[in-house]
Amino acid sequence: MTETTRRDRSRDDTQQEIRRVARELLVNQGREAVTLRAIAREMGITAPAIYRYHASLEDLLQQLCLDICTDLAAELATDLAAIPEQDTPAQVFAVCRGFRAWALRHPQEFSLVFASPPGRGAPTHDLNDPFGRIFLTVAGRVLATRQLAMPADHEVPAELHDDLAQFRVALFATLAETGLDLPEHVFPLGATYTMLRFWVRLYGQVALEVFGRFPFAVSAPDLLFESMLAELAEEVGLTG
Amino acid sequence: MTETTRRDRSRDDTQQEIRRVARELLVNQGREAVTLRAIAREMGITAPAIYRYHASLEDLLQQLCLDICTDLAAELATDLAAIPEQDTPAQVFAVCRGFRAWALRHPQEFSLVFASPPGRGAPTHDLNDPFGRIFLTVAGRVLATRQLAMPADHEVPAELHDDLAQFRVALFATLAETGLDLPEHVFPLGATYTMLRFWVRLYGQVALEVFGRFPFAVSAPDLLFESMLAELAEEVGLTG
DNA sequence: GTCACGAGTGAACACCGTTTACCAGTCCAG
DNA sequence: CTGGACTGGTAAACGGTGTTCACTCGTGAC
Repeated sequence: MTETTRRDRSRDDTQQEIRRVARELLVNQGREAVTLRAIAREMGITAPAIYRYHASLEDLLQQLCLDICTDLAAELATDLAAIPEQDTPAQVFAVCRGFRAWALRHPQEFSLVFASPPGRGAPTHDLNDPFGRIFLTVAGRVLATRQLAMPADHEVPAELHDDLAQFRVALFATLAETGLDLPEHVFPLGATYTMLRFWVRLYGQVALEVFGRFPFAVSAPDLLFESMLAELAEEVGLTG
Repeated sequence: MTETTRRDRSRDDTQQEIRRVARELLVNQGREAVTLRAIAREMGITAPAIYRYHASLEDLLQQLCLDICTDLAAELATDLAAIPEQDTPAQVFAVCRGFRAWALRHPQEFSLVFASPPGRGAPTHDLNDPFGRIFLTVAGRVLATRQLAMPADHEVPAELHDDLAQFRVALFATLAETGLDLPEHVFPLGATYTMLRFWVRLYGQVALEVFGRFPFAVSAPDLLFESMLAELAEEVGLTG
């Protein structure tokens, strides 16, 4: 049924080469250099040929973005595999550092995926993208194995309870898919609320660094990040 | 001396119209739509004419960023004017809420000024832009009038001391320009460090809301923001 | 052997930023 | 009052872009 004729294989090869060349251009010369004509030039074909494989440049860029996200997720996954399963704090650190490193290496992709006004181009960054899954999986592991510092349910603003509860449902679904079956008690509302706060600070730190919007020139951004990360970890009770 | 001949006035008018039209395009059709030819078209002139007023598109975009910051600052300034000078916590709240409200109302401007990779369009967001001044002025007032919760100098990572010290110098200069003359002791390194952390969280919260990148659908974003703001205020010792 | 199909081509269209040469006024000095 | 300098504008052009369309031409299937 799914036999690949020589024709199909050739098509897949071309498809793959387009993405490879596009990514090469992106990495080496920045997003502005990713141009249909440049890709075609590099491949020894003409620009309109690419339309046999992608509906538009925008389409290609999104595909590229997804490729990169997938690769990052894989990268993080192998990083995580090297960490003892019980050492959940180390896993959190690895994911956070990986996220930052990726963002700095791919500011355009970061910008596209995480800092674009909704309703245009930007793919919906829901929990289903590989990146988000890694994040949530680690969060799940942490909650399953450690007692975190989190506000009691009654301390969480009542108006947010519904949203947080819904988040918890989606979270459970995602975690179940990755094979993690957790008892419900490890996910009080405070846990999701804490995850939210964690994300706000991690995102803020990374975005400000990527966009160069700290209020002053930071000569040691690595250290600033590590400092923030340590503080954040301590605050959610991830240390000790 | 500074008499404006008819010629000068006409020049200023044109200058102003260029910026106005550029901004209109930005707001209505996004950053990609801000092009010299589109601006010229809208104005009934030709594109090269704009080069009499701006060295390049890049240059124009930077000017645009500055205009945007100026407007934001003016908005915040009128908000602040309605608050008693001694009530510095209320001023902080006003600036934070004003920043968020502005960002939600002007996502394109926010995106351009606060969430664009450097090196294209986005100017170095230093302390000299009007928005930064407002922020720092309020911070200065707070530090001058209240005892905040902040880490002692020796608790601030040593590697950041240089950057923070330099920030403090720039901060002093800015505050002096706005007529605030502060004793040096109100600005330990911990103070600038705390300001930095404050900015990270405020920015993260606002950007995530503007870009719709919270990990779940938030049905009551106002309350989420207020919750975050209250927590933040408490954390830096701004309440009570 | 024919025929459909699909990857690739070339020309064309409508844009873009930018440069250049030129033109028509205005202003001012002699 | 007149000639030159300056200034804001134009048209044309260059090299680049995404995209469309009519067209080949080799391949696979019948």
